[in-house]
Amino acid sequence: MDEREYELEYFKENEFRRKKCKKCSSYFWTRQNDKDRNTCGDAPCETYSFIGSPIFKEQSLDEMRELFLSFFEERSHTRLKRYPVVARWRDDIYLNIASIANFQPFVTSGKVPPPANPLVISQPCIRLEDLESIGKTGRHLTAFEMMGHHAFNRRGAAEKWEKEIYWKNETVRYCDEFLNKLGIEMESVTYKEAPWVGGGNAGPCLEVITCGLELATLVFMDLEHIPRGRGRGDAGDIEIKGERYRRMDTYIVDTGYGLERFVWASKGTPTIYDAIFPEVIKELVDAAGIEHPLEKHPEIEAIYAIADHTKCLAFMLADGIVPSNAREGYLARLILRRTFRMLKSVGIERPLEDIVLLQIKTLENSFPELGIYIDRIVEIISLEKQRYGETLLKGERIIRQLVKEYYKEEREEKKVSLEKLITLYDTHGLPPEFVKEVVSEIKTANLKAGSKVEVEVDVPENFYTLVARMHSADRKYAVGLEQELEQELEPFVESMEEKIKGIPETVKLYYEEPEAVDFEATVLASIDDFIVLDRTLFFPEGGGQPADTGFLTLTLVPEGECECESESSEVRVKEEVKVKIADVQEIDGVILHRIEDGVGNRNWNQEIRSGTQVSGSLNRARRIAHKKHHTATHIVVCAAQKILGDHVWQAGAQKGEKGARIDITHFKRISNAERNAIEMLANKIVMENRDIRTGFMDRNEAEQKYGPCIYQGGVPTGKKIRIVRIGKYNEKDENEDEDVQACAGTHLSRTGECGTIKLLRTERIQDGIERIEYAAGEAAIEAMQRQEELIRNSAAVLNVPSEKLPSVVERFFEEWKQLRKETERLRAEMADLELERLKREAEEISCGSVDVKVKVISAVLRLPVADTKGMMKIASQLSSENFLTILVSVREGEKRSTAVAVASVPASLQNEDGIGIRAGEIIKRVCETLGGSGGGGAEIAQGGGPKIELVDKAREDGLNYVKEKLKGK
RNA sequence: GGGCUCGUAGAUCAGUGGAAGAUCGUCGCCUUUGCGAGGCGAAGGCCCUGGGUUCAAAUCCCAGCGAGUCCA
Repeated sequence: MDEREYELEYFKENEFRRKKCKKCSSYFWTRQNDKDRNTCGDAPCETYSFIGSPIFKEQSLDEMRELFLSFFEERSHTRLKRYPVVARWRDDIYLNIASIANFQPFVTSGKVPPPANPLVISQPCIRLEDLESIGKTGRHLTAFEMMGHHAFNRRGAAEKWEKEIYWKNETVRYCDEFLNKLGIEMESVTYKEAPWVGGGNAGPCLEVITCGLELATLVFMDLEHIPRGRGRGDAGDIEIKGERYRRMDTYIVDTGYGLERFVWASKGTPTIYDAIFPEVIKELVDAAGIEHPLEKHPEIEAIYAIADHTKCLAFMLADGIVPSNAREGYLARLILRRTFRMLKSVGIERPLEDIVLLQIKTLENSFPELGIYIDRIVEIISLEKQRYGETLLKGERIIRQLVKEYYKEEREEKKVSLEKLITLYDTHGLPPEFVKEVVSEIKTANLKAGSKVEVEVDVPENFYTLVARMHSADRKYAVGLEQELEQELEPFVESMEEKIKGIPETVKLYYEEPEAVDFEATVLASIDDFIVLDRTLFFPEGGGQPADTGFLTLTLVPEGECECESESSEVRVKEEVKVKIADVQEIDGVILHRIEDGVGNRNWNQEIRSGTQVSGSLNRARRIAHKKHHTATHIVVCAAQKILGDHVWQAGAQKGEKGARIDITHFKRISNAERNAIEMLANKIVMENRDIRTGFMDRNEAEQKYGPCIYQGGVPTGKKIRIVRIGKYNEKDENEDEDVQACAGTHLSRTGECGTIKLLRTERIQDGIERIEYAAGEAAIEAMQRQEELIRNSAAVLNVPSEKLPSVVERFFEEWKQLRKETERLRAEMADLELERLKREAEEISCGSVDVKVKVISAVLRLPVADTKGMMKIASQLSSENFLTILVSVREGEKRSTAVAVASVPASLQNEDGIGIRAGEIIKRVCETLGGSGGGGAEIAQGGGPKIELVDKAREDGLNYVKEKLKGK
């Protein structure tokens, strides 16, 4: 990055010098002259010198935060409330990792104006990258607050908010002033140059350092990432860390002041943990029964980590993350399980819930919202504890099973292979430490019992890195697929974006006239098989609502013909052409109507010129069904939130004509009772026939008024957003609404128009996410009729009234089981009878040289004895009575019948030294004739084939084989 | 979003294409004054569902349903 980026007026005015660090070679700015300073001041180039000697007046978290926020408030910044720690508005990250993350990508790119400008916020963030270091290094945290003041500037200012707020000089001045106000020795402060990259943006950056501690980062974000393979290599492109960036139209001050670091510096405690949650640590230390900090216990590292993790969990769970095996839920579970393990390792009996609640108590002053969800947090944690217990119990059994095999082999020394350890962790969630523990338990038990076998578990230091490496192979594959998809989809959008440039945004008649189905419009453009109109009723696909379909009737005027009457001999008259619209898409506000393929033989779009008059009509039934299902979606989500809790968040939705579905976050399966309650409440909302009001609203105003929960279905772009409100019953205050959503879809005007809402089924699509399928209006009635018919048809089969179905079906099933057993018993009896008959038919065959006579039975059996199982039984019985047996029969199947054969040889004849006849060999010969094959052991074998007409020959062939074999002996 | 496991008796699980098993629990009988323990015996299975391959499928393949787990 260009070094001129850092040559600030402010540095010059205040006689800063730019120097190169002797140790890390980075450039930095300092007030001191060459003699006094030659390192950048950051760790590890310099050690922490504030520990034991605080660098300014002691501050608590709450005090420090207030100092910062009010400092900037006094300097005309607007103070903002915190955003959630789960970044639901982002598709590239799960957790909120920085205050600027709140404004990426739409505010930073300029598509959405900032909520205030300039602004100041203290944003709780969660970063799990250095999970292993938590508690050990004394400075790493998973949950921290990033205090930041932000200014959003725009080149070529057009609107009021777009004039330059301030840029680098002011930012550094504010920082200097603030540090000075705190009473920090300004000579000790250095500003280190460090290019910054994150969240698709980049820019020059100054790290603010004192006494070895980086207190803040001042980022001047003015670059955006150019995705690979996109864009043309402009000369202005800048390369950072192998990725290409270009200048944005906006340039943004993004600062991050580490709240906890300031507090730490003000206290000078040995670790950051001692500075920020001393109360929690004291409780934990007491609970573990160790002394702190007088005695250096290794357990203290775990205690620090527990203190950190419980704060992290308090925010995660209060903000509605549901522990799960996927996405952000997995991260919550990861932290939960780590914490459970650490509690156990330091011998703290106190339940985790208690400690999280303790954290909430100390946080509640500044974050009162955490207190609201205590009940849910306790329930989730205890559920998770139970689930983890089950996983470990199951894991213990798996390990025992594994170890047993090691003992079976009875070697003296054994090691559980690394491969095995990875499998245990990857597939069953068993950490190698746990495996080691269980194995050593078994070992001591066995040693006591006198075993000499040693099973060892060696856990490599880099175990988790190895697991990550193993997965990175999959990731490459996944990334490859993603790129492939992008390559498939993006060119369409991109090329369209190019082609529609200059076309004005389409007027959305479907908002202005929600009931209308017919309209008149003028063609603005025809691109490939798409038509663009000046205005339209056709709703484009979006927000889970499919596009409208219908017809456009175009009045085509032949080329060359002018308004006046032509006198040309080849007068062509105006022609009306009706085309079917199969799909509707919106790109940058322009609505594209796709004409269905194969309408006639003509290439319509070439004849459709701009200015062509059009009348359009929608498929009305489809539109109405979509409206019903879309409104029903809002109602069902609202009902689910009321019944299940505020943590319920929409994780996806799809509407159709015949039904719709939503995916919602919830920490356990939806019970039948809950499902019924949701259904009942949804229908109550319908029956109360409430008002539904839709309209555009300033986005910041809407956010302030209704909060982030309006973004259940995703975050739209634009300064104005469309808000859909479902009113309260018995509404006194006009402003109070039951449910408010940012939503671009088409809606009913009253809930009553929905008709019935019928929940059809719930499905767990992944841990922590439940899918609810339902139908509204006519579709609901149809669904119920289908279900009724199912029952009616089933009842008709049994010839009973439908209310008797459960008991009758149960009885039939019981009877069927009894009959099955009875049949088996009878077959066994018949086999016994058949046995006696067969014995009488035995023939004796003499061997060639050996003086032995062999009793041989060969027979073709008839049903019902002739199933494989029965024949096996007979054959095995005969063989134990020293008969060599060959049995053949026909098994009749539904589609086709096959011949089956069984052979058995008494043990005395199998001996290789003696006669040496194997049942498997006999059966192969028999089944060859039957056109199939077979197999089995020396004593007994079975097989078969399709040639049922040859059963007698097959028996003879088998018998002849035996005769020959015996003759040879 | 992707990967890897698993689904068999009431419970925990064996069973790698040729006759559905073990252990615990349940029930009955014997032993005991009774309990415990022991001995003998019995009951208990749509091998998750539906397709396919095969002479033959709990077993192999595909799809679905249900569960567990790791990673982004």
